[in-house]
Amino acid sequence: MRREKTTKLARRGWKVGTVREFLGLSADEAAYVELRLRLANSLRSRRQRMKLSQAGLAARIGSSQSRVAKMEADDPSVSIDLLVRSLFALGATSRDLARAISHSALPKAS
Amino acid sequence: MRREKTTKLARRGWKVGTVREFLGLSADEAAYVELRLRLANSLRSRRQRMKLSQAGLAARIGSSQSRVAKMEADDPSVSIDLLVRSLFALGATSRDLARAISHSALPKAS
DNA sequence: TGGTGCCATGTCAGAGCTGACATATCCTGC
DNA sequence: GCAGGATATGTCAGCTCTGACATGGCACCA
Repeated sequence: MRREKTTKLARRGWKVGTVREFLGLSADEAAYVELRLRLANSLRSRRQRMKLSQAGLAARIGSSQSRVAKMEADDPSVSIDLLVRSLFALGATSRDLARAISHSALPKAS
Repeated sequence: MRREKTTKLARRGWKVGTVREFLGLSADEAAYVELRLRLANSLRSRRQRMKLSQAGLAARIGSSQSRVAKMEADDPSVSIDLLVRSLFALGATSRDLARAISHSALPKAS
């Protein structure tokens, strides 16, 4: 489960991980990062549909605006646990999650 | 996101959480625990189908037998992150996860 | 009776995550 | 220009999760 030593400069984060992506990321690693991305995107769109600000959502889930921003930006310091709990807190159902995870296209990068 | 102060005796875990279930667990909390359960069950059945021992799976994902046991037992000390990564490591796809999450019935308790 | 493989449970040091705070960047309306 | 709201990014103390280890239970076979 490689937590990536990320050299001496030790900035914790993907950085290195995503570069890896170009150099070949194992199938399961790729699936994992993609899953995260989908949850993150799902969270943002759900929040926007509900016309909540990040601060609003934060209050709702007992967190802070900055953490919400990080969630939506798929910051490596955010766990799937938090993403999932936030989605549920916004009223998503298991089905919604399943949908987000399996088909929901990634918002066409670039 | 209530991390449950769980009184002074401080044993970390559901214990208190699951009792809560009977006394009313908010919808999102319920969805969360059920999701975990489904992933845990999914992991166990997938491992067994592959005829791997817990130790075998552990080796495969760079963890230990005890942690695998805890994952399958849905021990509160394991994160969804770990469950998901393990499932992917066993070759599950996003679709598989989605299926496990949404319909896959809980193995009929009791 | 002992041996072997498999699983469960407890504990812990160290790694990782979290909320909070500070600060910065963009818009939009004035 | 500039105030105000929303979002982004960095940092950190404290709490959570993790792999590893130890140990106990259970079934099976010799």
